[in-house]
Amino acid sequence: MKVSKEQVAEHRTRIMVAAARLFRQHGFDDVTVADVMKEAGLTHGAFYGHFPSKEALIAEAVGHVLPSAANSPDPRRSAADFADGYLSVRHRNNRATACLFSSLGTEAARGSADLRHRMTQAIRYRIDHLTVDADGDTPHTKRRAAIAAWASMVGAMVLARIVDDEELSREILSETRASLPLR
Amino acid sequence: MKVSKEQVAEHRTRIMVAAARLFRQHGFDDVTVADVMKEAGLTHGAFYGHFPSKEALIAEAVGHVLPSAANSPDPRRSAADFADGYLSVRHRNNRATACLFSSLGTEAARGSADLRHRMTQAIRYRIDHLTVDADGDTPHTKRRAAIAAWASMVGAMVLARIVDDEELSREILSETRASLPLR
DNA sequence: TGTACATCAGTGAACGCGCGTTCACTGATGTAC
DNA sequence: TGTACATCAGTGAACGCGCGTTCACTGATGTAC
Repeated sequence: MKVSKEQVAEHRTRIMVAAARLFRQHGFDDVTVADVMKEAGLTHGAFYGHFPSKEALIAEAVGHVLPSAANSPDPRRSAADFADGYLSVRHRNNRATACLFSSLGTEAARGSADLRHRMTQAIRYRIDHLTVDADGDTPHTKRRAAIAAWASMVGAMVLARIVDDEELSREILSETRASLPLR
Repeated sequence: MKVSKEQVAEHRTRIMVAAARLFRQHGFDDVTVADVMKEAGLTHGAFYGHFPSKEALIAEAVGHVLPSAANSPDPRRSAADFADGYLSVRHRNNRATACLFSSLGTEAARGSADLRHRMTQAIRYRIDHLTVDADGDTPHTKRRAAIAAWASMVGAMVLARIVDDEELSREILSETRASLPLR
């Protein structure tokens, strides 16, 4: 049955949100188009009315939840607060809503040009955001500290999620937090 | 045809080496059992004489090339030398022989218990290795610096491989290198 | 404002392909005498 | 040392399943009069 234009737009958003959740939990390859449509409350046949392919959905779904100037819960949030949340056990455990870089980073590096381009923009946004509160006397040293801090956060979360020893996993998060060159 | 015992052992090793190369280049899911066996110079049917499943191969192939006390090119290599190589453009580009954490880390976090356990041991090995040359006055602060350095390296390589702008990618590597708390 | 019809988003069966896995067969290895 | 036979690693065809994708159909929407 046909649905209203508002419904179509809402369905499209629901598909992207469902996809972004499932991809972060299970990876791009282990989530099927049918899984995404079921999570969105639709049947798989309707998918191709919204997106030309699964690959296109990956780029759009990721783009939809990636941080940007237009899509930020609180742009003036301090780098220290951001780091506290990022390197928390809560973030480590909540994969469905986690940071895309630490949940899908190594797969994204092999993804489409469109996906990588969107993620590059988000990396620039995050570096600029962290630079404001980064340690350093000059713009150059502040930017350097922001890059190092962002790399540490992403790497620490990747490692903390691999580790099968709760104590070591928490140690990686807390010791990385304590070392961050942020004010 | 039957082959000698030495041949069987060599074939098994060839399968693991081929798998470790292909997995790092394309990811676990985009490499088929037939791809691995072809790369190893055999036909796919022989695979199940060596490994019970693809999942078992993933754990064994990764374990075979993971760093450990028994499997290290030079255990006394300085942390600074290690970091120079790790954060190089060469390492970023040579995915087939790259570090497993930065090439497969986010997929490995969703992998089998066996895979995660082997990777955890390698993380311990690397932290201990870096601790020797890490900044700090006490064993605790040295270990903290080693963890932060290792997290930075892994995260920087993940980000540098996603980024589609060569200049930003190199900046992430070089600025992270300049920030590492290593002697 | 009310009615008739064209539009088109969603449904669910179906298609075709590629994957992990199995298996009957082959023929070189290696052991028993 | 030489011979006969049992073993078993490798081959390649085949299986069954699940995936991405397509399509004929349905029926609510929304437009033309």
